[in-house]
Amino acid sequence: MSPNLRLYNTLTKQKELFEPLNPPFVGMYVCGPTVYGDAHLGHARAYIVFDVLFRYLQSLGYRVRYVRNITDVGHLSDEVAGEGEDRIARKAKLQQLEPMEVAQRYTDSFHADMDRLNVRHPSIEPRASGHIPEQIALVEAILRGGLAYEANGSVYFDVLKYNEHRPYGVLSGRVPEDMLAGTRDLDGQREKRNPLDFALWKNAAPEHLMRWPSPWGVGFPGWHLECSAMGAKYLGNRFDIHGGGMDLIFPHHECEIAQSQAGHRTEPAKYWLHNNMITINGQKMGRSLGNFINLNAVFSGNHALLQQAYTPMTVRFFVLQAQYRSPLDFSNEALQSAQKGYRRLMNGLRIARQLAYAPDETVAADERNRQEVNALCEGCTKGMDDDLNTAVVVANLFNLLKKINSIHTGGLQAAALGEETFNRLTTTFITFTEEILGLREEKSANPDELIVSLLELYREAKAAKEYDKVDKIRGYFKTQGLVIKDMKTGIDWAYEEG
RNA sequence: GGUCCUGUGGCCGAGUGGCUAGGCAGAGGUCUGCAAAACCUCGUACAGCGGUUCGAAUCCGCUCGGGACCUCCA
Repeated sequence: MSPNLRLYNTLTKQKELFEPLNPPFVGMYVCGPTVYGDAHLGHARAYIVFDVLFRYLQSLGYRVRYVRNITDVGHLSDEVAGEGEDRIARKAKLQQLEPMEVAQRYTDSFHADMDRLNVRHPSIEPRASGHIPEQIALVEAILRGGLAYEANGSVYFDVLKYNEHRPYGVLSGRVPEDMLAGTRDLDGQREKRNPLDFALWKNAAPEHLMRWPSPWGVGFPGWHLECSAMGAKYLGNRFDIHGGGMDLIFPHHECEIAQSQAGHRTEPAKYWLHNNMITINGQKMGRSLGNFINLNAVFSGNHALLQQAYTPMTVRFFVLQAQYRSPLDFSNEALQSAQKGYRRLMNGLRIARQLAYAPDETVAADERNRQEVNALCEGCTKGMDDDLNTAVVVANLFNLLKKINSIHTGGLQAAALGEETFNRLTTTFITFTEEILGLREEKSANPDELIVSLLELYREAKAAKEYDKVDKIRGYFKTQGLVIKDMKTGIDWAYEEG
């Protein structure tokens, strides 16, 4: 376990040393997707970032329980229910899409996208719809504490009353009085005692499709409730890390803190982490703005803003080239450069795996390179420890890659580094690339054996100076997205970076 | 309007008081049948204007630009 991991805590607005409440255990909750649409680039960033945190904590030796929910109690409503005549036109129940059918479909596609992005499965992935009793119990607890009230079958959280004892707005830096000044009148506000109050339980209108019985009538849980209920159920009332996108800070996480405090008598999380948004042409990407790019569009290239398809690992690498709290702007140019960089790294991974240390008494020790390698290895850890600065990690990996390539092509002797440093070089490179950043090879269909035998033919043709044959083999490799590398030390192949 | 973030070389993107980030693109070189790959070298960037300081991209102020949240949102 690293005593040096520092994470930026939105609650305190500074980087803090990470000290789990109950080491070696770590409880981490991340707000999952609302499954009423396909996952887009923004989801990719959030879940890749927290996947890297999950991986890093594990690699440090912590026993992490990672909970990431599925929100499937959205506000799906039957659009035709309100229009009498159309309603009659419906013939059979089976012709209609069940709300759970919609949720299932998008849950499946979300999982498929995450798998392609090599995002590890969370330890528990609870669904809001499967935790209605827990949510009702939490509402009851808050009611008992006098910090909520019932109105027309709905239950609202009493923000001002809560604020008398505990400051509401600690996470987002808001003050209730200031917010009251700028509130607008939205429909459904009549029942609330105060515009800032938010729903814990909502009475279901007739056209609302998802509904459950409750002590207050038939309805559905409020928008923020599920996370409080499920986080507490699986991680305890107080746990280590709560994460999500920056856009969730207010109101979602702010309400969660208030609810949990009211219902569980403690602040839910010690560290609040928030990733920044992905922007397109400098503007936030979002469903409501209509400028979002779904992941399946990215992977297929089927979108007006995309000049080509980009592989899942290209996207992952693109995301990790930036620090998670910085905004990240999408562009074809940026993705294309990420694609090349990613492939370069993968070529290095293959080489690092096949390099073997060869002791050689005649090779003089190269102290300068040895020190450089050690500093670069430390740089990887330091980068991660400094609030998951994956951009710094990637920079260090590329510098390590130069050493690996130099050894591979004969410019640097492994023996000159000494066995210990050499092993550290290859191990660090492989571990950080694969295990921590979670980048893996996207293999082409070619069986490795075919490549090996073709390379043997290439070598023979070359020795015989049959250049027609040589060029032909090279041409074939190119059609497979591969290139042949001629080096003093031998012949090898690599992924074409272009 | 309120709260907050941000502006780095052709592009992306770290750094945040003095010491080469890195990737992509570009230039030159080594290697090579020609290439490719790889390696080496190169750009001397920090929105503008003031200020603090021996010294600022890095701190402070102002100006200009961009963005987020205040409503479901990763």
